[in-house]
Amino acid sequence: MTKRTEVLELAVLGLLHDSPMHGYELRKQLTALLGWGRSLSYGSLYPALKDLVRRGLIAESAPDPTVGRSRRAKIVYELTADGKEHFTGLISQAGPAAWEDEPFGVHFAFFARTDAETRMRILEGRRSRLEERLATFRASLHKTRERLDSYTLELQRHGLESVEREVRWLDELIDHERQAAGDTRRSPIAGTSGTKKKEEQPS
Amino acid sequence: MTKRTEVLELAVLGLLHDSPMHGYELRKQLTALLGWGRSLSYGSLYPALKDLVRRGLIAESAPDPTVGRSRRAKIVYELTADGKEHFTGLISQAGPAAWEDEPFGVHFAFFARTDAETRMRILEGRRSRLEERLATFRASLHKTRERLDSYTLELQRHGLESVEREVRWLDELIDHERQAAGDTRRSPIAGTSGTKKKEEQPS
DNA sequence: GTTAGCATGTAAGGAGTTACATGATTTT
DNA sequence: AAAATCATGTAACTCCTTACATGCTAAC
Repeated sequence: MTKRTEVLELAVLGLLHDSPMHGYELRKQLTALLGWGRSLSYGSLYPALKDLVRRGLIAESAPDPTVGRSRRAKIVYELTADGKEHFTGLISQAGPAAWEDEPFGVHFAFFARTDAETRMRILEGRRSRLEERLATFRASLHKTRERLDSYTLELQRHGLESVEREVRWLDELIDHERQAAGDTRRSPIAGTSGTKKKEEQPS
Repeated sequence: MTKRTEVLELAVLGLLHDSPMHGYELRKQLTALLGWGRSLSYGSLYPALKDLVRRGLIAESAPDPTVGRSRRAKIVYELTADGKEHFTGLISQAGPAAWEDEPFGVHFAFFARTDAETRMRILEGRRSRLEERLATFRASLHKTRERLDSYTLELQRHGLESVEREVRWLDELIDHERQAAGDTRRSPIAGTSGTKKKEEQPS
């Protein structure tokens, strides 16, 4: 369903929205953004960039032609007007594909550039997606509980707990969004930066 | 590094260790075991099974030839002696590849069939892997903190917290293993079921 | 009797990694 | 001056998903 490429595309466009970058730099940021584990290979990044250039969504540019006389190209990519438009479209259209793990992370990372409605749609969609997961999870656990050894059981317990935890996190975020919608003077997720100092206890 | 196939192989062998199964049933169990999100397609499961048969690690067998006169095959797979051996080898050899997310989950799920040493090695390896992740994570967060909007920051915070949480979980498991090693009368992870009621406080 | 779930497969294609190849720049 | 890191690329290959094709069996 969710092609990795689409996620990659969105992420690249989003990162370039902030500032022009080298492919190399882009890859580092991407690695940090996309999933906390795997990193993206050049073998898939550079072709993807070339494709975005071909489609006119980003543009290559030499940063300083007078200085860099090197034969070896050093390309800085920047977003074109079309690219900006495309990005805005992608991020606000966000369908069910955006509820999945990786796409959700990327969409969330660019929440600051979306409208409140889209944010709400994605947060609630993600929540329902997790709720589904919990349901099937619990059902299968219920059926097979007896046959499982303590390790498998512990693994399931931990997995279940992680998902439940994310649901609670989403609930908080949804609350913040709702408050922000009702009272526009408050910024969304005001708590995070506002209470940073006070809540430094390790929980 | 870690080919998905290897993980799949280990998981299939491990599941068949318990009881013979249809490919269909296998897929369901596998989906529950491997990652809490994606499910495995038949397009990759059946060829993988055929390959394991070819290598003599599992065997196909008709469950009841006299009754099922259907032309359509209904295959039950079971582990061969070679398969058992191979599985034991795979699970006890466990190198650094087993510290990664999916492989770790699968290895952990079959902990009951490993020796204490292997368990310890995997748990500690996983822990160090996560610790590395935390380090790079924190470093990049430190460098870019100022430029991040509240959403990105919140995402990072949540990601960081999840990893920290898993580290604490691992610490508990490691403790249990150590106790079990010192005092063999206690079963590993005895605490999970034993102290469930007492430790219900939300931390 | 027909829908839903059980059950097995294959062919085509896409997505991304690996491995390789090259060279510039900065740090030690 | 060597080592590390920055920087860009490509070709081969592997794995996996998608989409399709088939047929049984239980429930409604």
